[in-house]
Amino acid sequence: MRNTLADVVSAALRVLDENGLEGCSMRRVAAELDVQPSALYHHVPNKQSLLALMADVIVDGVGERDAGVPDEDGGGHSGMALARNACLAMRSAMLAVRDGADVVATAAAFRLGASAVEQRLAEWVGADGARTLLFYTFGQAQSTQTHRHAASLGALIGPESGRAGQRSGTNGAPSDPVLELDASFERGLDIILTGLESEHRATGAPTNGILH
Amino acid sequence: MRNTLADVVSAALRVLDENGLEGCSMRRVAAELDVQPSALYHHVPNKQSLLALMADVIVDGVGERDAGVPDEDGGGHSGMALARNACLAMRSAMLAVRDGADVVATAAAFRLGASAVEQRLAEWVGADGARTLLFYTFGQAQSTQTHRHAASLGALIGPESGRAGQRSGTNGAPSDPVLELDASFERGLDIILTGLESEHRATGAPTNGILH
DNA sequence: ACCTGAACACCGTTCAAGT
DNA sequence: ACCTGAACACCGTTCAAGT
Repeated sequence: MRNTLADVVSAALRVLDENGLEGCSMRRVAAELDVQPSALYHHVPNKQSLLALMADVIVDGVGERDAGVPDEDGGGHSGMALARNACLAMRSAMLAVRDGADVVATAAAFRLGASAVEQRLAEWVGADGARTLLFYTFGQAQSTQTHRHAASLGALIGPESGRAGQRSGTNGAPSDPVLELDASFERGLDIILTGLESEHRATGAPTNGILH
Repeated sequence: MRNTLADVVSAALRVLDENGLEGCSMRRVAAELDVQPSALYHHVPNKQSLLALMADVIVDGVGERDAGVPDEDGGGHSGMALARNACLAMRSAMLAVRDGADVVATAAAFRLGASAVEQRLAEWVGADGARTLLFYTFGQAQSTQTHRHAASLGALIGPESGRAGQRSGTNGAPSDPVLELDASFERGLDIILTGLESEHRATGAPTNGILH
């Protein structure tokens, strides 16, 4: 027995992190395992399934308990606070590997409603709230990662590529778009959570609008 | 003069709509124009720029005035209502062409803050609100389109693929995931708009938290 | 069960050369 | 300005055959 499925998946994640999604070809994953490309098809039916397995590993454990984000106050967590932490953990997990957000978002779209994170979120903020939070988190992470990539390319050309006045400090907004994206994530999250809170208050019922 | 840039872009959009993003190769676009693949590189530096131009055409006009969504009441529109309409129009525009959401979302990530729709949205609901709405709209549309694609594949296998009890009607939720996705979009939108409204009320200032 | 070797039908992009 | 022809360095996937 030369390689197991887990070997293939972790090799693929290594290739992804080093070469990005575009450079993550079946042929390169095979090379990482010192194996012919066709050997991969013994473990996996096609590239898409491999990407789905990779997505599972990337978000593994997020939302199980509030992983990755420590308690801020010792008290009991409200559903909102739990959901907030889960989204922060989710974003961190996706950003931890190159193009992780793309991989996870694409895979998540396929089994909408069936993912572990979404179901946990739904318990806390209802089905609509869970989806809204997830879509926002995916989109924000994808955008952050796109800009990181662009920034790393720009760094090769030159640190200051022609932008006339580098405004910062006076208006309080960071000029670097990726820092701005990091900072704005929580603000957007809070907008959604605020909306869920007043919806909750208005109905008097749990945050799920359909069943009681 | 055989072909103009506009010819190339609209040929590419035709190929996209018929073959999807994966089937939208430079070689197929060239074939659509009865031209060699290399001829495209006279009009466009690479495939990515072509996709960006396609994205511009797909969302063209959205947010300029509240295009695509009619007035519901004759009265003046609040910023919230304008933003709501812009998001609905945006989603419709993306869903109108196969894999349109993917194409637009990827292109939009590159020039975050610079797109016409985002700037109009920012006037109405502030910079953070605009981003939150856009990320949600992109993610929701991508997911909808993924499920439509999956459904069209499933339809080839069989209309009723093994799900035991087709629950619907009693609990009010459609069992078809793509219908559910269509219906839930506005609910998520309203969650975000509600959050923006109470943020607005709380600060007393316009919805942009940074500059008044 | 796990892998090789060879093939098939594709890709994006470059570049000299034509008109 | 717009295009051809040919090439380069790749893809994902299949399949008979080996051990």
